[in-house]
Amino acid sequence: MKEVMAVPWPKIADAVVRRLVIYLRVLDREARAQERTISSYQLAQKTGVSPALVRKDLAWFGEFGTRGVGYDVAYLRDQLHKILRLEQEVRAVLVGAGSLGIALTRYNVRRYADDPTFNVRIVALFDTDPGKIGLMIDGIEIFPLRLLGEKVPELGATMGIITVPAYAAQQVADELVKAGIEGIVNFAPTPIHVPPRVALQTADLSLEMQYLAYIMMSRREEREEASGR
Amino acid sequence: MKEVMAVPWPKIADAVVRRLVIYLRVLDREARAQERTISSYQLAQKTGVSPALVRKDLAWFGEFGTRGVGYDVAYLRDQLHKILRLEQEVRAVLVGAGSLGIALTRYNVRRYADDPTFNVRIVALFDTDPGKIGLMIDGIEIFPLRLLGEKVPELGATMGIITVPAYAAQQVADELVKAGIEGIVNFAPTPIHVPPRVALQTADLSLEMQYLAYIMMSRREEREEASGR
DNA sequence: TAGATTGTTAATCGATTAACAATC
DNA sequence: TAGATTGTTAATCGATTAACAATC
Repeated sequence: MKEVMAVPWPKIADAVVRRLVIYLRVLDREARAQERTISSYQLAQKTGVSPALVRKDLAWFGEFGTRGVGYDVAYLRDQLHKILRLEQEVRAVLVGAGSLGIALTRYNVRRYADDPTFNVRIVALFDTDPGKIGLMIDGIEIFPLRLLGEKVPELGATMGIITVPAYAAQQVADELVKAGIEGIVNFAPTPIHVPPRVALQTADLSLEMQYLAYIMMSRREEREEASGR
Repeated sequence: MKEVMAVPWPKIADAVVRRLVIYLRVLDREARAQERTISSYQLAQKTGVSPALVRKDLAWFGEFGTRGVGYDVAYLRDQLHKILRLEQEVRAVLVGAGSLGIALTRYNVRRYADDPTFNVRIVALFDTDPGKIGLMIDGIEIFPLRLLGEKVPELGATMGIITVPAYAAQQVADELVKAGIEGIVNFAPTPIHVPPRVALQTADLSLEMQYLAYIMMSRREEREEASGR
């Protein structure tokens, strides 16, 4: 008989969690398309990972599949939903109502309404520009930054999203931490420091582009090597 | 005597390249602040990686430092600039002039003008909405999507940026590939498939948020375990 | 039953860290 | 010289792949 564990699921590697989110999206789409079962090969093909890795990722949490058949789409979707705690809404405040901040907000409002696998909800925006205070973006109000410490607990926000210029990012991060935020997504193109109890995720859009540019350049050189000389 | 290599630098792991970009940004900032030298410890601290890894990453390309002293800030900056091929501008077209596309364009125009370590330049936008055609975003024109195949070679664009809704992403990717694009950044929240000769980078903003939400949730549970029971 | 596909183990691969001799 | 810090090697760690027995 297996020992009853204190923690419902094992602590899972970062990379695995990211893939689970991607699997779930595909499963959700397949379920809408009335698909009943899906094999690790099909799921792998649709998500761009290997079949063996799909099976290994899923096996961390139990035996979800049927040998010779595959995985039941709806069942696996529901299980991943549970594993990823998607029934729990996570409320976020966004600091920096510039064009990126507003774009993210618009996107978030639509996404939260449309996609049952998406559980992050932006509930307030903050900015220092007096001209922006009080404006509504798709129903979400822009508050002055000085109200951050008061609004965060009032709204029950636990996530902070930083979309201010690089020079202001660290200061905003400090204020989010002071306000009691548990996790931060940083869209500013600069590393920020937060205490270890605060989870930090960097989403540096320009980094992705520069990185891709580098890969393109080195591939081009390879091709030139191969053909030219 | 060492053999002269056909390729100027070794082929370098993905993760290393990403860190080099981050080192470079810090070095650029330090150089502006008149810093002369920087140790692997300092560079590590400012970028959030370990000192040993900083040294190992840099050692791939030669001996840039001085034992007992550290790295010359300006020299290392210039070397990384060369390694990352930043003297070469990479021109990009962006498809999907919605709020995210417009935000990225604004951001890109400013960044390209201000930051000498940034070499990706958006040169045209594309959309299918007739109401948007002909509009200018910070000096960049919005063209109808059907002109993509003609404009890409005309403008010398080699990178494509996808900011359309998920359902349209694959079709847009196909058209970018047909137009001769060498690399794609996909901001749509769905995996896309491209031929192996095309470099692909996924920048799924909602994935970052969901992933952070998961981490926050599991940490919270850990804390509750630790204290509560 | 035969064919298909999972769950799982062992092998491989790659990336990071630790340690330290070299040397400024 | 003594102290500091690099460049580099070996050890460790972790993640992915390959392979296959289990089993539907």
